[in-house]
Formats: sequence, structure tokens, C-alpha cells
Amino acid sequence: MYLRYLEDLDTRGQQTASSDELAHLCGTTPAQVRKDLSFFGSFGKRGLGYPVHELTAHLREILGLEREWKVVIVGAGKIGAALANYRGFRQRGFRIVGVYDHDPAKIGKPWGEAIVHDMAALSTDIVREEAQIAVLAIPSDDAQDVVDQLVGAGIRAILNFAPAQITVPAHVSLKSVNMAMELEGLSFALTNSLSGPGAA
Amino acid sequence: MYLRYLEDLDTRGQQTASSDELAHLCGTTPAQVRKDLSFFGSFGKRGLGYPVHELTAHLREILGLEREWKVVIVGAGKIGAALANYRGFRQRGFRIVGVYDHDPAKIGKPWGEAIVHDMAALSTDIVREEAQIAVLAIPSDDAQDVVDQLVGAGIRAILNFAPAQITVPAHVSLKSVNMAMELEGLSFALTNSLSGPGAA
DNA sequence: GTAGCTTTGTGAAGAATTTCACAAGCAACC
DNA sequence: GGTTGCTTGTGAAATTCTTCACAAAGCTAC
Repeated sequence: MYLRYLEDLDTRGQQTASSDELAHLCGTTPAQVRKDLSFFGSFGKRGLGYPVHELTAHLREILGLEREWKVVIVGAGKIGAALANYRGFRQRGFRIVGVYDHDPAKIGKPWGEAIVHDMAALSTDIVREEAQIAVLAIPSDDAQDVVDQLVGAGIRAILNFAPAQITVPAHVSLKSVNMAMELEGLSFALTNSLSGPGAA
Repeated sequence: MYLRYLEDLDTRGQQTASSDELAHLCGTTPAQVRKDLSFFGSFGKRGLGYPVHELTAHLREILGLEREWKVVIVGAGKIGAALANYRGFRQRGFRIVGVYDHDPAKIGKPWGEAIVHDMAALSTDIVREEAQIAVLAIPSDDAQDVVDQLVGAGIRAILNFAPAQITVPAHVSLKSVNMAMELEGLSFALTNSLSGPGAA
């Protein structure tokens, strides 16, 4: 989150940013900002604040965004398409090396800059390309099966959009985004008249 | 999250579930499950566990899912399409009452079961329909402007997919989903060899 | 060079969350 | 009907996270 805002400030040419300024942008407190950043090192200058450009580079390094990650997208549906279209990915070092589906109507068809491949080739392609990250955008029913395949082929991180609970070995990182659950969270907030924090 | 698994168990006909079982499913601890649920009431039976069907109904009530929420989708792009196609929405009481875009090429075209409307009609339609929730799936640049419109028209909750930081008054609930940030989280985990929790 | 203003980095205090551990309650079985 | 085996609900302890508050440090001006 800090990176997101620092990049903004950087493109606008701002030289430094105080913890106070970052806190306001991110909707947190100055003390929080300082504690968070100090966990990774001592980046600021007292009396001045944090050097925007330099800190941006540091955070990118910390997040592992200086290298390129190879990503496969599994599921050539709407969500997969939304992801593939999102140009921010490439900019941030995530290179899409393959799109997979098992729908014969889709296989072979062009799809953005890529072509949809048969899911039968998924495992071998991952091994050959040494892809590290998979984005899962398929129906829930198949999710765990595909995950097992991915893990077997050596994938080390999965971003899951299927509304299913899936399990991975401890050495694989998993993040799930469940849109229904997000909406239900809003339903809860509305039902109980919880006020939002003002920014998120 | 509990609701998600309880529904699964319910459809499978399971009568009761212990905090231990729920904890394993959800990737948490039995004590956590009991504390969480006890916050809302005393639903379990000692020696038996929690009555699956009854607890499901309780949670739905708590989350405000027994009533119908009217949702507008702003942005008829890929993300918006993915959301509109997702049948889980309707099932859970979220009714899409309108899809909006300002691209003349899209306005008037059929779009799933609905028709894309001109964004110019957004505010008046929200007021007329008394829509409570908006899903924002538009480019970042316009995000804050549209949010201000939505808030002005009486929207009370916003699910934001634009990779932009937006601000809302305290009485409006806001949730943001940022796919780039999710992937960057995975990049961090990979870079620092953090192991995933096994399920998420 | 020093006085004054600003802002970081960080121990310590405070708040929130999670875990522990166990009494109380329920069902089943003899 | 009592005994045994489980499992909840919940205070208390432990842990984690956030906020406070202030010394240390840098920059500016004279």
C-alpha cells in the first residue's frame, strides 16, 4: 500500500514524504507508518521525512518486484480476461506465460496477446517454463484438482478467485479473493450500521 | 467464512459440527471458532457441537443476507462482466438493478440479463431504485469522481475494484480489492520464502 | 556555530486479540 | 440413575499489535 502511494508521489516529482503525509494518504497513523517501515530498515531522514524515490526502490526490492515472475492463468473466462487485460501486471514484473482452459471452443483461440492452451498441457508447460505463480479463475468444483496439479508441477504461489476453500502444502503460498464474501461483509456492515473507516 | 463451510456441510446433510471440525475446515483453532461464534450468541450444544442448519440460518441473519440488497455495477468491462455472470450473487440476495458505462459503444447493448445504461443516469436511477450497494469496476482515474456521485445519490456501501485509493464519508462502507496488490503479496512471500498457512 | 524548527526511530505503555484451561452441560450406555 | 465421554462457553493468561512520547538528528537561518 505504501508502495502504491509512493509511486504516485514519485511520478508527481515529490522528493520527500513525511510519515504524517503517508499516514493521511493510506488512512493510518504516522506512528504506524514509522513502525512499519522501520521493520525493514531505517529509510527516513530526521527533520525531512522519507526520500520518495529511494524508498520506492527499497520497497520494490523488499517485495521482490525487481525480478520477473512467470505467471500462468488457469481459466479463460471473464475473470481471467480481466486479469490478462490489466496492463499493470506487466509493468510490475508479472509476465503471463500461458493461459489455459479445457473448453474446446476456447482452445487455440487468440486471447489478448496470448493463445488459449489446452489444460492437458498445463503441468508440462509449467515445468518447462519454470512458472512460479498461478492465477486460478475457474469454477469451484475443479479448483482443488487443478491446484494439486499446479503444486505437483512446481508452482510456488497461487492467487485463487474460485469461491472454494482449497488446501496447499506449507511451502506454497495461497491467497484467495472471494467476491461473494466481500459483498457479504458489506451486507453485515449495512445491517449493523457500522461506519466505514473513511478510506480503504 | 464459517457460513461458507456450514452451507457445504448442510447440503451434505451433516447435522452437527464441532468447533474442532470447523477450525480444521477454516484453517483456524477451535478456541477461535468458539470465541467468534459466542460473540453473537450461544449456538452450540455441549457434548454435541453446533447444529449446522440452525447455525447457518443464524449467520445469514447476522450478516443481513435474509433481505434483498439492490446492487448497481458501474463499469461494463471484464470485471463487471465477471461479477454479473456470477450466479452466486443472486442466490445470496444481491440483485443487480443496473449496469452503467459511459462508453457510447456499450450503452444500450444487452449485457447478461440486463442492458448497459448511460452513466449520466446513474444518480437518478440509484435514487429511484433505492439501491444500497455499488460495485466499482472502472479505470482508476475516474474512480473518486464516480464515488462522490454514488455517495451523493445515497449509496451506502461500495465494493471497489479500481486500483485507486478512494475516500468516502464515515457513514458509507467501503471495501477495496486490488489484484495487483494481492500478487505483490505473493511476490513478497516467495521472495522471503514465507510458507503459506496451508489453506486460505 | 548555534538556536530553532521539524521529523525520524524506538523503547515503553496501552489496547486488542488469541490461546489456554477448565467448569458446566448434554448424550449415551450400562 | 449414575457414570463416562465429549464439547461448549468463558474468565484469565499470554501474546501480538498499536499508540504514545521523547531523545536523537538533520536542515535553515543568521
